Amino acid sequence: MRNENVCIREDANPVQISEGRRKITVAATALSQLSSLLSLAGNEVRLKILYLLDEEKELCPCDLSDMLNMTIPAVSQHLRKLKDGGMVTFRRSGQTIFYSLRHEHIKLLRPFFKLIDQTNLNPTPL
Amino acid sequence: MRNENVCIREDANPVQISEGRRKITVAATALSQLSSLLSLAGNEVRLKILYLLDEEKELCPCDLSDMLNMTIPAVSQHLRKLKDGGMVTFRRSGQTIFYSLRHEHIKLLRPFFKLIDQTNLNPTPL
DNA sequence: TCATTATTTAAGCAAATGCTTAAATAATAG
DNA sequence: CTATTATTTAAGCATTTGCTTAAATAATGA
Repeated sequence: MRNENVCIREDANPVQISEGRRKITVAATALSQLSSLLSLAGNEVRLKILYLLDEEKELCPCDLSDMLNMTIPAVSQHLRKLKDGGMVTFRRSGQTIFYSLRHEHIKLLRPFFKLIDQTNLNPTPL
Repeated sequence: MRNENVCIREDANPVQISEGRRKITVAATALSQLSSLLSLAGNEVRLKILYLLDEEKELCPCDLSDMLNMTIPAVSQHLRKLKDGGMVTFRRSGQTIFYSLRHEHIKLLRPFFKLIDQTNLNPTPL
């Protein structure tokens, strides 16, 4: 990519550049993990699932599909991603599987849930 | 989709189902806005940009491209998304354009930046 | 054991995403 | 005005995402 598309600004601060590089190098792992978490929660359907699980404590794919008005496989595939990402866990009861939040892995999302509830009382924020 | 792929569980709680439906209906706007925000920040490159802007106060596409080791257009396109999403703003100084965070639109991300900094001191959390 | 119910898995596909390259805009310096 | 520099825009393309449908697993009850 050199030369084309890379500007060497006359007044760029080389110290600032290498500082920036260092910072994201140091934070690389955290940034990668965080972006995974955020992109998981960044899907509207999955955010709804997380919100509903927070509200209802535990739910099965079947009930979620009714609440969200989606097919079961669609819901199931989202639940798998959430499970793989460590955000939810499940227990089996007969043929039904109840999913619930892994609160210790989700504490970062709490402010979001809180905001949603506020917003319900007091529309049009953000 | 009826019948195939939709289960009417014998022991489903109809009240819970309609409660769930109501909750996401009421929270629809907030959920939609939040998921946009999260999916914006859920891209690793954009999260790095946000983090760098938080650390350095303001940066131009050129310097960001050096720090991130990416082409300028790639960076520019991410910046546009962040701008469209209301997360960053900019000022012009000659031919250089400096981007910075719109802190009031980003306060929800502050815990994440904080976590990144903690993590730098104290590896392998989440 | 067999039929039914709940869930997952897998293949197929359309839409969205994010990069690349090349061509426009914009602003400055000579 | 012209050349140069910083940035944006746009087209092309490969990858990812998220749904659908159909087929597999799993557990229960007759």
